[in-house]
Amino acid sequence: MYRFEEYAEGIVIKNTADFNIKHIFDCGQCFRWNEQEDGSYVGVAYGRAVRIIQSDNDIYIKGGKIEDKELWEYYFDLKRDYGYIKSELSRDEILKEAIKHGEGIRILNQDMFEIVVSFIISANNRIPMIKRAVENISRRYGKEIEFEGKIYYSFPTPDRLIRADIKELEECGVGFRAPYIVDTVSKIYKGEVDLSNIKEFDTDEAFKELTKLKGIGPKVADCILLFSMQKYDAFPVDVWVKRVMQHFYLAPDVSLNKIRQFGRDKFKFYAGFAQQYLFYYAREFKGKDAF
DNA sequence: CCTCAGGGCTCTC
DNA sequence: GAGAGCCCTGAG
Repeated sequence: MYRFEEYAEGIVIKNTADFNIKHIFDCGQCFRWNEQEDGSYVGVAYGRAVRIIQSDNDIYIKGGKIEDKELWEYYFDLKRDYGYIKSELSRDEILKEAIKHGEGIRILNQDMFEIVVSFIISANNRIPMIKRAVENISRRYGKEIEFEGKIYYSFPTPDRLIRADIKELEECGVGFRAPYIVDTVSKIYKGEVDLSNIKEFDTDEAFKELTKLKGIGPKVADCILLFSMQKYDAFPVDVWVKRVMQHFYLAPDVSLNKIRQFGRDKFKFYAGFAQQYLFYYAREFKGKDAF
Protein backbone atom coordinates (compact mmCIF):
# COMPACT_ATOMS: atom_id res chain seq x y z
CA MET A 1 0.00 0.00 0.00
CA TYR A 2 1.27 3.46 -0.91
CA ARG A 3 1.75 6.26 1.60
CA PHE A 4 2.54 9.97 1.41
CA GLU A 5 5.51 11.46 3.21
CA GLU A 6 7.14 14.86 3.25
CA TYR A 7 10.75 15.35 2.23
CA ALA A 8 13.01 18.38 2.02
CA GLU A 9 11.83 19.57 -1.41
CA GLY A 10 8.24 18.35 -1.48
CA ILE A 11 6.28 15.19 -0.96
CA VAL A 12 6.84 11.58 -1.94
CA ILE A 13 4.40 8.76 -2.61
CA LYS A 14 6.15 5.66 -1.30
CA ASN A 15 5.55 2.13 -2.45
CA THR A 16 3.25 2.69 -5.42
CA ALA A 17 2.19 -0.18 -7.69
CA ASP A 18 1.51 -0.22 -11.44
CA PHE A 19 2.99 3.25 -11.73
CA ASN A 20 5.46 4.42 -14.38
CA ILE A 21 5.72 8.13 -15.08
CA LYS A 22 6.89 7.64 -18.67
CA HIS A 23 3.93 5.39 -19.44
CA ILE A 24 1.51 7.75 -17.69
CA PHE A 25 2.69 10.96 -19.32
CA ASP A 26 3.33 9.50 -22.79
CA CYS A 27 0.13 7.54 -23.33
CA GLY A 28 -1.63 10.45 -24.99
CA GLN A 29 -3.90 11.60 -22.19
CA CYS A 30 -2.16 14.83 -21.17
CA PHE A 31 -0.34 17.69 -22.85
CA ARG A 32 1.30 19.67 -20.06
CA TRP A 33 4.07 17.36 -18.87
CA ASN A 34 7.53 17.61 -20.37
CA GLU A 35 10.27 15.05 -19.96
CA GLN A 36 13.58 16.44 -18.74
CA GLU A 37 17.06 15.17 -19.54
CA ASP A 38 17.26 13.29 -16.24
CA GLY A 39 14.00 11.43 -16.93
CA SER A 40 11.89 13.49 -14.53
CA TYR A 41 8.78 15.34 -15.74
CA VAL A 42 7.92 18.97 -15.09
CA GLY A 43 4.37 20.12 -15.55
CA VAL A 44 1.33 21.93 -14.26
CA ALA A 45 -1.85 20.33 -12.95
CA TYR A 46 -4.71 22.03 -11.09
CA GLY A 47 -2.64 25.22 -10.85
CA ARG A 48 0.36 23.48 -9.26
CA ALA A 49 3.75 23.42 -10.97
CA VAL A 50 5.84 20.44 -9.84
CA ARG A 51 8.57 18.06 -10.90
CA ILE A 52 7.80 14.35 -10.80
CA ILE A 53 10.74 12.03 -10.18
CA GLN A 54 10.42 8.26 -10.09
CA SER A 55 12.81 6.10 -8.09
CA ASP A 56 11.65 2.49 -8.31
CA ASN A 57 8.22 2.46 -6.68
CA ASP A 58 8.60 5.85 -5.02
CA ILE A 59 7.22 8.93 -6.74
CA TYR A 60 8.74 12.25 -5.67
CA ILE A 61 6.58 15.32 -6.23
CA LYS A 62 9.13 18.09 -5.94
CA GLY A 63 7.34 21.31 -5.03
CA GLY A 64 4.29 19.34 -3.89
CA LYS A 65 2.64 20.25 -0.59
CA ILE A 66 1.37 17.78 1.97
CA GLU A 67 -1.99 19.58 2.16
CA ASP A 68 -2.47 18.65 -1.53
CA LYS A 69 -2.06 14.95 -0.77
CA GLU A 70 -5.69 14.14 -1.65
CA LEU A 71 -5.41 16.15 -4.85
CA TRP A 72 -2.41 14.10 -6.08
CA GLU A 73 -4.03 10.90 -4.87
CA TYR A 74 -7.02 11.78 -7.07
CA TYR A 75 -4.94 13.04 -9.99
CA PHE A 76 -2.87 9.86 -10.20
CA ASP A 77 -5.91 7.66 -9.56
CA LEU A 78 -4.04 5.93 -6.74
CA LYS A 79 -7.06 4.28 -5.16
CA ARG A 80 -7.69 2.12 -8.23
CA ASP A 81 -6.27 -1.41 -8.45
CA TYR A 82 -4.62 -1.44 -11.88
CA GLY A 83 -3.16 -4.88 -11.16
CA TYR A 84 -6.65 -6.30 -11.16
CA ILE A 85 -7.69 -4.41 -14.32
CA LYS A 86 -4.58 -5.69 -16.10
CA SER A 87 -5.22 -9.27 -15.04
CA GLU A 88 -8.80 -9.02 -16.35
CA LEU A 89 -7.69 -7.49 -19.66
CA SER A 90 -4.84 -10.02 -20.01
CA ARG A 91 -7.38 -12.75 -20.71
CA ASP A 92 -7.19 -11.29 -24.21
CA GLU A 93 -3.86 -12.30 -25.77
CA ILE A 94 -3.38 -9.05 -27.68
CA LEU A 95 -4.07 -6.94 -24.58
CA LYS A 96 -1.70 -9.14 -22.64
CA GLU A 97 1.06 -8.21 -25.09
CA ALA A 98 0.06 -4.51 -25.16
CA ILE A 99 0.12 -4.35 -21.35
CA LYS A 100 3.73 -5.60 -21.31
CA HIS A 101 4.71 -2.41 -23.11
CA GLY A 102 2.81 0.06 -20.91
CA GLU A 103 2.39 -1.78 -17.63
CA GLY A 104 2.67 1.44 -15.60
CA ILE A 105 -0.10 3.38 -17.33
CA ARG A 106 -2.69 5.04 -15.10
CA ILE A 107 -5.56 7.22 -16.28
CA LEU A 108 -5.16 10.67 -14.77
CA ASN A 109 -8.14 12.52 -13.33
CA GLN A 110 -7.71 15.83 -15.11
CA ASP A 111 -9.61 19.12 -15.04
CA MET A 112 -12.73 18.93 -17.24
CA PHE A 113 -12.50 22.39 -18.77
CA GLU A 114 -8.80 22.03 -19.57
CA ILE A 115 -9.46 18.66 -21.21
CA VAL A 116 -12.39 19.99 -23.26
CA VAL A 117 -10.29 22.78 -24.77
CA SER A 118 -7.13 20.67 -25.14
CA PHE A 119 -8.91 17.90 -27.02
CA ILE A 120 -10.74 20.31 -29.33
CA ILE A 121 -7.22 21.42 -30.30
CA SER A 122 -6.18 17.78 -30.75
CA ALA A 123 -8.47 17.25 -33.76
CA ASN A 124 -6.42 16.43 -36.86
CA ASN A 125 -3.31 17.68 -35.10
CA ARG A 126 0.05 16.45 -33.89
CA ILE A 127 1.01 16.05 -30.25
CA PRO A 128 3.89 18.63 -30.26
CA MET A 129 1.55 21.15 -31.91
CA ILE A 130 -1.21 20.50 -29.40
CA LYS A 131 1.25 20.93 -26.53
CA ARG A 132 2.50 24.20 -27.98
CA ALA A 133 -1.00 25.63 -28.41
CA VAL A 134 -2.06 24.60 -24.87
CA GLU A 135 1.13 26.16 -23.52
CA ASN A 136 0.53 29.42 -25.43
CA ILE A 137 -3.05 29.62 -24.16
CA SER A 138 -1.86 29.06 -20.59
CA ARG A 139 0.85 31.70 -20.92
CA ARG A 140 -1.62 34.23 -22.30
CA TYR A 141 -4.68 33.62 -20.12
CA GLY A 142 -3.52 31.52 -17.15
CA LYS A 143 -2.02 32.57 -13.83
CA GLU A 144 1.69 32.76 -13.14
CA ILE A 145 3.23 30.12 -10.91
CA GLU A 146 6.83 30.33 -9.80
CA PHE A 147 8.72 27.06 -9.48
CA GLU A 148 12.46 26.33 -9.39
CA GLY A 149 13.11 29.96 -10.28
CA LYS A 150 11.05 29.78 -13.47
CA ILE A 151 7.58 31.02 -14.32
CA TYR A 152 4.92 28.48 -15.26
CA TYR A 153 1.27 29.09 -16.05
CA SER A 154 -1.94 27.41 -14.97
CA PHE A 155 -4.46 26.50 -17.64
CA PRO A 156 -7.05 29.32 -17.66
CA THR A 157 -10.47 28.94 -16.07
CA PRO A 158 -13.57 29.75 -18.21
CA ASP A 159 -13.84 33.28 -16.78
CA ARG A 160 -10.34 34.01 -18.07
CA LEU A 161 -10.49 32.21 -21.40
CA ILE A 162 -13.78 33.95 -22.23
CA ARG A 163 -11.66 37.04 -22.94
CA ALA A 164 -9.98 35.30 -25.88
CA ASP A 165 -11.26 36.07 -29.37
CA ILE A 166 -10.74 34.09 -32.56
CA LYS A 167 -7.75 36.12 -33.68
CA GLU A 168 -5.92 35.76 -30.37
CA LEU A 169 -6.53 32.02 -30.27
CA GLU A 170 -5.18 31.69 -33.81
CA GLU A 171 -2.07 33.48 -32.59
CA CYS A 172 -1.78 30.78 -29.93
CA GLY A 173 -1.57 28.24 -32.74
CA VAL A 174 -4.94 26.50 -32.60
CA GLY A 175 -5.58 27.09 -36.33
CA PHE A 176 -9.06 26.53 -37.73
CA ARG A 177 -10.27 25.30 -34.33
CA ALA A 178 -10.32 28.86 -32.90
CA PRO A 179 -14.06 29.49 -33.58
CA TYR A 180 -14.94 26.12 -32.02
CA ILE A 181 -13.10 27.07 -28.84
CA VAL A 182 -14.71 30.51 -28.67
CA ASP A 183 -18.17 28.97 -29.10
CA THR A 184 -17.69 26.15 -26.59
CA VAL A 185 -15.98 28.34 -23.95
CA SER A 186 -18.82 30.85 -24.20
CA LYS A 187 -21.47 28.15 -23.67
CA ILE A 188 -19.60 26.86 -20.63
CA TYR A 189 -19.00 30.37 -19.25
CA LYS A 190 -22.65 31.34 -19.62
CA GLY A 191 -23.76 28.14 -17.95
CA GLU A 192 -25.62 26.88 -21.02
CA VAL A 193 -23.41 23.84 -20.64
CA ASP A 194 -22.49 22.53 -17.19
CA LEU A 195 -19.60 20.07 -17.30
CA SER A 196 -20.05 18.98 -13.65
CA ASN A 197 -23.64 18.15 -14.50
CA ILE A 198 -22.68 16.20 -17.64
CA LYS A 199 -20.23 14.21 -15.52
CA GLU A 200 -23.17 12.87 -13.52
CA PHE A 201 -24.87 11.47 -16.64
CA ASP A 202 -24.25 7.92 -17.83
CA THR A 203 -21.67 7.51 -20.59
CA ASP A 204 -24.10 7.55 -23.54
CA GLU A 205 -26.06 10.57 -22.27
CA ALA A 206 -22.87 12.48 -21.48
CA PHE A 207 -21.53 11.60 -24.94
CA LYS A 208 -24.68 13.04 -26.56
CA GLU A 209 -24.39 16.29 -24.60
CA LEU A 210 -20.70 16.74 -25.36
CA THR A 211 -21.05 16.09 -29.10
CA LYS A 212 -23.57 18.95 -29.29
CA LEU A 213 -20.66 21.33 -28.73
CA LYS A 214 -18.63 22.82 -31.57
CA GLY A 215 -15.37 21.01 -32.19
CA ILE A 216 -16.41 17.95 -30.20
CA GLY A 217 -17.06 14.88 -32.34
CA PRO A 218 -17.13 11.22 -31.23
CA LYS A 219 -13.39 10.84 -30.69
CA VAL A 220 -12.92 14.06 -28.73
CA ALA A 221 -16.05 13.37 -26.65
CA ASP A 222 -14.71 9.92 -25.71
CA CYS A 223 -11.40 11.46 -24.65
CA ILE A 224 -13.18 14.02 -22.44
CA LEU A 225 -15.30 11.25 -20.90
CA LEU A 226 -12.30 9.02 -20.22
CA PHE A 227 -9.69 11.56 -19.14
CA SER A 228 -11.77 13.93 -17.02
CA MET A 229 -15.16 12.35 -16.24
CA GLN A 230 -14.17 8.88 -15.08
CA LYS A 231 -16.21 7.16 -17.81
CA TYR A 232 -14.01 4.09 -18.13
CA ASP A 233 -16.32 2.36 -20.60
CA ALA A 234 -15.51 5.03 -23.22
CA PHE A 235 -13.29 3.86 -26.08
CA PRO A 236 -11.74 6.75 -28.04
CA VAL A 237 -10.73 5.67 -31.55
CA ASP A 238 -7.90 7.74 -32.98
CA VAL A 239 -5.68 6.78 -35.91
CA TRP A 240 -3.38 4.71 -33.71
CA VAL A 241 -6.11 2.70 -32.04
CA LYS A 242 -7.78 2.34 -35.44
CA ARG A 243 -4.57 0.84 -36.82
CA VAL A 244 -4.12 -1.66 -33.96
CA MET A 245 -7.78 -2.66 -33.99
CA GLN A 246 -7.87 -3.17 -37.75
CA HIS A 247 -4.61 -5.09 -37.62
CA PHE A 248 -5.44 -7.45 -34.76
CA TYR A 249 -9.21 -7.66 -34.42
CA LEU A 250 -11.09 -6.35 -37.45
CA ALA A 251 -11.05 -5.97 -41.22
CA PRO A 252 -9.10 -2.99 -42.60
CA ASP A 253 -12.22 -1.29 -43.95
CA VAL A 254 -14.30 -1.28 -40.74
CA SER A 255 -15.64 2.20 -39.92
CA LEU A 256 -14.54 4.24 -36.92
CA ASN A 257 -17.94 3.91 -35.31
CA LYS A 258 -17.89 0.12 -35.71
CA ILE A 259 -14.44 -0.03 -34.10
CA ARG A 260 -15.72 2.10 -31.23
CA GLN A 261 -18.70 -0.20 -30.69
CA PHE A 262 -16.54 -3.30 -30.98
CA GLY A 263 -14.09 -1.99 -28.38
CA ARG A 264 -16.86 -1.05 -25.96
CA ASP A 265 -18.60 -4.42 -26.36
CA LYS A 266 -15.40 -6.40 -26.05
CA PHE A 267 -13.79 -4.65 -23.09
CA LYS A 268 -16.97 -3.43 -21.34
CA PHE A 269 -16.26 -1.19 -18.31
CA TYR A 270 -12.51 -1.62 -18.88
CA ALA A 271 -12.67 -0.32 -22.48
CA GLY A 272 -10.94 2.94 -21.61
CA PHE A 273 -8.01 1.19 -19.95
CA ALA A 274 -7.74 -1.20 -22.90
CA GLN A 275 -7.67 1.78 -25.24
CA GLN A 276 -4.74 3.30 -23.34
CA TYR A 277 -2.66 0.12 -23.44
CA LEU A 278 -3.44 -0.31 -27.16
CA PHE A 279 -2.61 3.32 -27.94
CA TYR A 280 0.73 3.09 -26.16
CA TYR A 281 1.46 -0.24 -27.85
CA ALA A 282 0.65 1.15 -31.31
CA ARG A 283 2.86 4.19 -30.83
CA GLU A 284 5.76 2.03 -29.64
CA PHE A 285 5.70 0.47 -33.09
CA LYS A 286 5.66 3.81 -34.87
CA GLY A 287 8.05 3.55 -37.78
CA LYS A 288 8.88 -0.07 -37.02
CA ASP A 289 6.69 -1.23 -39.88
CA ALA A 290 4.48 -3.39 -37.67
CA PHE A 291 1.13 -2.36 -39.10
C1' DC B 1 -24.36 6.82 -45.06
C1' DC B 2 -20.69 9.65 -47.99
C1' DT B 3 -16.88 13.24 -49.13
C1' DC B 4 -14.21 17.04 -48.38
C1' DA B 5 -11.75 21.19 -46.57
C1' DG B 6 -9.53 22.92 -42.82
C1' DG B 7 -3.63 25.98 -39.53
C1' DG B 8 0.55 24.88 -39.74
C1' DC B 9 4.23 22.07 -39.22
C1' DT B 10 7.02 17.88 -40.08
C1' DC B 11 8.27 14.00 -42.44
C1' DT B 12 8.91 11.89 -46.99
C1' DC B 13 10.00 11.88 -51.58
C1' DG C 1 9.70 22.22 -52.99
C1' DA C 2 5.71 19.50 -53.42
C1' DG C 3 2.80 16.33 -51.08
C1' DA C 4 0.95 13.63 -47.37
C1' DG C 5 -0.58 13.24 -42.91
C1' DC C 6 -1.70 14.54 -38.34
C1' DC C 7 -4.82 11.54 -31.20
C1' DC C 8 -10.80 14.70 -36.46
C1' DT C 9 -14.98 17.69 -37.04
C1' DG C 10 -18.40 20.33 -39.53
C1' DA C 11 -20.67 21.26 -43.61
C1' DG C 12 -22.59 19.70 -47.59
